[in-house]
Amino acid sequence: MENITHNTENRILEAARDVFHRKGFNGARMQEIANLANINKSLLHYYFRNKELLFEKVFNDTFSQLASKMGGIFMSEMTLISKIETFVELYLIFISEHSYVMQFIINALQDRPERLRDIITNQNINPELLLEKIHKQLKNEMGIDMDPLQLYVNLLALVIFPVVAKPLLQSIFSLSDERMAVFYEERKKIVPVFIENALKGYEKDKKLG
Amino acid sequence: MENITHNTENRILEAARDVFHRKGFNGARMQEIANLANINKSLLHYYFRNKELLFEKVFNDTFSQLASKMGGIFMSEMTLISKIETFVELYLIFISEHSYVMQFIINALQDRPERLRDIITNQNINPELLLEKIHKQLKNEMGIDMDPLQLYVNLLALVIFPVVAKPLLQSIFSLSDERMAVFYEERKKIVPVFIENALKGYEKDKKLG
DNA sequence: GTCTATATCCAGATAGAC
DNA sequence: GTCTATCTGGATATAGAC
Repeated sequence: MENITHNTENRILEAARDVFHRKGFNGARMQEIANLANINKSLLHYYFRNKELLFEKVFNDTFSQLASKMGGIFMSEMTLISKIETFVELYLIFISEHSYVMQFIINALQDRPERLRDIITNQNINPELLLEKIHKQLKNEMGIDMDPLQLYVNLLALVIFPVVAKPLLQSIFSLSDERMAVFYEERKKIVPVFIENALKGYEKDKKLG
Repeated sequence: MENITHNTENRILEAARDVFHRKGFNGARMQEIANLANINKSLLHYYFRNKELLFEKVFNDTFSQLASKMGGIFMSEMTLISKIETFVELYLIFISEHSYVMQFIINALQDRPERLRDIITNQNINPELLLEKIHKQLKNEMGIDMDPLQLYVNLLALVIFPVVAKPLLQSIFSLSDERMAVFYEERKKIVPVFIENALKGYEKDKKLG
């Protein structure tokens, strides 16, 4: 029986993912990918033609995986509060194992925003539908009429930023690795409460859209 | 009288700042910087020896400028609530004119976290003192005993992330440039209220650190 | 499919005239 | 200080044997 769809190809993809995630397109070296995959450099071209195509493959795979993980929770049938709690918990676990992923995607899109256009339609995720769902739940479960995009972005911000900006925060405030670990662990509790409290406040003064 | 401390040197620095901010160290080309500054490529080396040193100069200047802008507000004598409102307002204006700055710094530090170590001590900003001040104000003005780092990071996250992730958000949710402009304008109102509400919630259940 | 050897290109850096 | 011309190294990519 074959190994999981062509062993060499997969070794290359894993190595490429690792290197591209950490160094981005411009920082990555084909030689480093080859070394990591324990294969000859020219095999990279045999399987993926050139660096750009290899990068695209990695980007598409990475984004798809992330999108289903991040969108999936909000398309389920929990209460909004539960979704938020679940999201924070799962994301903080995921990101501790893949700390470079978000920055990789953000950088890749800053260079070429058009990278996403094709991919999204191919996903089973529908961003507009997701916002609609949040909007309805805000209204029905909490009596809040708020732009769901603002809420969703706030949630993403509170979860993603502290991870992406880790080196920045750690340098500025002279935080040890242990202190950072505690900091992230605390956030699993703090962030959901922070958001819930913020939302409860909106129930009273509904003037804000 | 001389122009502002050597005209050519300054033209180079402005051009370098622009290119490095948009493309990062690896993506930037010395030729592009020279073109933008309207000077010969070899002058870059005459003034700054090599690419690495030119980058360092740009990084240090950029960070110092940003640090004083971001830290200064919180060292002033306003109420905490006023500081938060002022910070959001000023930052969102600043960043709309320098949209690449934060990502530039984050990326530069991801590649080499040690870049900051020397700089910070040279600044008149004291991060520990800043946290202390926030901590005291939380307690005195709002009766909250909360980790000030968590609050400060939340604030940074809510302001910085939506700008850094602009291409991501715009692609995923198919948002026009006009829609994005409205979105950011709205945040000037929404973010301070969001944070204030979240804090008010903490006043009641103080169990969280 | 996998390797070695090589072509090609291009960016950073230097030499040296003016 | 500023320019032209050039060196050099390194990275992607290809040719071709096995």
